[in-house]
Amino acid sequence: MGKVVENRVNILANDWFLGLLFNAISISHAKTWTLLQLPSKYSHPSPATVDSSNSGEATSTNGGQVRYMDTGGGGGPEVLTLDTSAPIFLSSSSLTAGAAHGRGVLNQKPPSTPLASGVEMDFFASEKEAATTAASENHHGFQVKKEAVAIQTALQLGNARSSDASNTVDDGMPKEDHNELAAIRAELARMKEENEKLREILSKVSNDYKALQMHLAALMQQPQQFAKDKMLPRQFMDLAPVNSPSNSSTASPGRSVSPPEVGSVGLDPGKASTSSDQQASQEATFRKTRVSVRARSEAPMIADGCQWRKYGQKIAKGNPCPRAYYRCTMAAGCPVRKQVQRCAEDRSVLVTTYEGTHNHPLPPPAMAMASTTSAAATMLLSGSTSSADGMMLANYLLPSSSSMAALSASAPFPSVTLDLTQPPSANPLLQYQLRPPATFASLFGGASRAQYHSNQSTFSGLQVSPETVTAATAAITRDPKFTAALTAAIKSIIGGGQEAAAGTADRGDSGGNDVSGGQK
DNA sequence: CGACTTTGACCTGCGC
DNA sequence: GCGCAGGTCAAAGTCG
Repeated sequence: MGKVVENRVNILANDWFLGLLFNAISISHAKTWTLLQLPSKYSHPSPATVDSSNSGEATSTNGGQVRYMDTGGGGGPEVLTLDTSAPIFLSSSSLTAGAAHGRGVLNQKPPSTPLASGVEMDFFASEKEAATTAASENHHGFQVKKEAVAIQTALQLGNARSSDASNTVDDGMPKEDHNELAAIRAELARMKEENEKLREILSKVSNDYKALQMHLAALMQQPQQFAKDKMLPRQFMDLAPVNSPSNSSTASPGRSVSPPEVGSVGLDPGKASTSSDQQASQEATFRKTRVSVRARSEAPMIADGCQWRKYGQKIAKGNPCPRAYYRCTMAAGCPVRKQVQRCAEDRSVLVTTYEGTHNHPLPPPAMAMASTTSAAATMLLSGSTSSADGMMLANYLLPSSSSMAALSASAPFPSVTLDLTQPPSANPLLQYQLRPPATFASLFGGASRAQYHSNQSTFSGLQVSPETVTAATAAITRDPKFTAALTAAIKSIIGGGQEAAAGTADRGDSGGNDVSGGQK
């Protein structure tokens, strides 16, 4: 691994928005990011101890920064630094206002480009260098970065000039500079105000999170009652917490499972009321739910953070592309299996189908998608209930049609398909829905392991432009339902286990099949 | 030499 | 009962 190339990027954002930023960056870059460092206030393990083999070297500690290293792409590793230590915050509306409503700092030209440039030369050469590097290399493809530097420069200029003005009041500063300074201060005040709003949102979501946590703790003490109340077949309980004894059976579905009546699995409200259907629902306990993920990828297998061993391959009828069978090897006896097959109609589309529940903790990267697919699977059955969670997930996963996520009533097993091949712009919320767990796990202290890989392969084929990401972020942050959606996402995390996500994980690593436990 | 992949054989369920 | 298809097993081959 070559020398570490550090393109220092100062993005002044609060912790909350850092998550969105990183989300967007991860998606748009289609890179594998390893978390090197969290702000010290999160009290996570030393990043220097994590993934040193990949990162090559650990970066120095800095309490106000979140640092990631790209370890997946070609060329030298790249360090992404998100700075939370600065007192000036970019608010969500500022950052995304261009897509949201046509205004805002980062989508405007810097308040005074010549002025900012001059100051960069004088006081912020490093930032300018960073911006220049980014612009010249066009490496990140994330325009916010460069502009953020400019804004930071401009704002810091305002502060600098402000303090400087105390010594040289009205002596020689050009009038236009005064005007610009006033504009900058006004913008700063507005940003602070927006930041306050964000803090309020964060506070509310945090409270919701705590409430859900407490609720879950209570429910976990009465699992049977929980399943009954929520009208969730037990198999979907299995999709949430790990180490569930109910899913210990690893018998192949084709052998041990009777033909399911998928249509009865909570998809029709009218059917869920009779006792016979409830009985059918209980029988569904023993069925296996499948979550399929369709994504464009040239790789033979999408990366989902888990380790897999191939145990078979078949040519399935109706598709000349072979179907590969994998089982999870992260822990002995893990029943999770997945099938990978290219779509017959479009061979650039990789269809990955997950089945079963992990019986072991998952790393944060796997947790992210595990909770997403788990939520999707939960949605599959909760769609018939009045569960706000289920409806919410349905709204966000199935915003307008079944093109993005489809429930299958014809498949031999209850299944839900997340179609990641659709244009993300059609549903920016879905795009977000697919990634929040890792973000919030990281930012809210859930990342007990200081390692994070973005879902490289899964999203590499999504053709997500930075503009789309920005628009998605804008939609998310200004959406009044965002908190509710976030609650659902967080709940899916909770449901997926605090220390280990459960259910399915649609992140495989083609190079990760390196776990012992062979068949010999 | 251990771990992993490949691949043909085998098992099971299901429809006719 | 038979054939088909999906899924799994396990010996052989490959790789580092």
